[in-house]
Amino acid sequence: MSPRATATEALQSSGYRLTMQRQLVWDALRQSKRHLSAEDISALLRKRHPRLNLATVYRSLEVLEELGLIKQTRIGDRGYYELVQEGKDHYHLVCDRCGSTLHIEGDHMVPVLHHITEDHDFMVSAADLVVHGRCAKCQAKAAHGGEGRWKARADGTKRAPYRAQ
Amino acid sequence: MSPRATATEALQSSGYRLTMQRQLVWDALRQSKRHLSAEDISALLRKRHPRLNLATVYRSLEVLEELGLIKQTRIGDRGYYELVQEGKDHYHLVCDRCGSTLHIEGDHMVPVLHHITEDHDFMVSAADLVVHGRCAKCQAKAAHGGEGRWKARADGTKRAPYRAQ
DNA sequence: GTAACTGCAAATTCTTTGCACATAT
DNA sequence: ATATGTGCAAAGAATTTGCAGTTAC
Repeated sequence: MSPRATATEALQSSGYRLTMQRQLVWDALRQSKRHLSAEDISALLRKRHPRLNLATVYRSLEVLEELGLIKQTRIGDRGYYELVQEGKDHYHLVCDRCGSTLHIEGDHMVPVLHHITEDHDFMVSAADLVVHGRCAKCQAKAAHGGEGRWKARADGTKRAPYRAQ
Repeated sequence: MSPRATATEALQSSGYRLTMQRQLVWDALRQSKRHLSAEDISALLRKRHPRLNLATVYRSLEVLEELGLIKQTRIGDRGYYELVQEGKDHYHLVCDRCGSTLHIEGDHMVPVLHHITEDHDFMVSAADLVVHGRCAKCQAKAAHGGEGRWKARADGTKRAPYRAQ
């Protein structure tokens, strides 16, 4: 079953309507190599679909998440979305200095989640691991004296480094 | 070295000033068994210190986090803060149905973080694992038909369950 | 004495919602 | 035909910031 079919069928069989907007949001995420924020998606789609509204993006994301097709990771004060891919563990390394994000694949988490389920009678639907620290580049730079620290923000946009006042 | 001394010394030796407000925020977190949001802390402290402002709480948290004394976990759209305790792994199980949060201790993450450091030349300062799913109570209830899904919110306050429209 | 800090109010940023119109089923 | 979904504008919630006055050093 292709991912494309997955979304279409999941929407239809669940009673949700299959709308252009939901398909566009899904496609944007499917075609992206990295996670996207609602604003990212809106910006991408605005090019070809200027009327597609940010609020609709949020509503579409909510539905897709509800269906378990995508998952949200919160980094800093924003949500980032990406496809749920069975058996593919995926987490994030956020550099608190430059704001860059690495996407890491691996199955390290499997035993952790196993324990959680066993020990706590908790039915896991999604695990979200965000690791903060310094990327290789910034470890090097740090030697020369710091130039501040970034708010966690996966795409490094806009927000200025903040100093310790 | 007691936690109390830790904060005092860390603040002083780093060039930050040792203010009443920073000590109060630190004490609030130290005395709490669970994580606290900025608003939680503000509410706690307001009782005895009505002038202590929410913005100051945020600024104090920023400093304490910068010094590595506390760490923030983002759940839903809020940040929650707790002490960093060496060697004590700590993560969160959030029930997406009722909004409750379980705090789990364990060292499951040690090997995961080890791999991260090894494989990616990334200097870890804090790891944040948030697991979403259904708590035991809600698994039982779910059989009788759902009554909606909550936005992740660790203390279950205020926000209404949201339906799939 | 002075740079750092706080309180307060206003601003920002991300996200949600109400409502009139549009559309998938 | 009609329940659902969308666009738009406005509201909400969490967090940040500018500034004048206060305080730790």
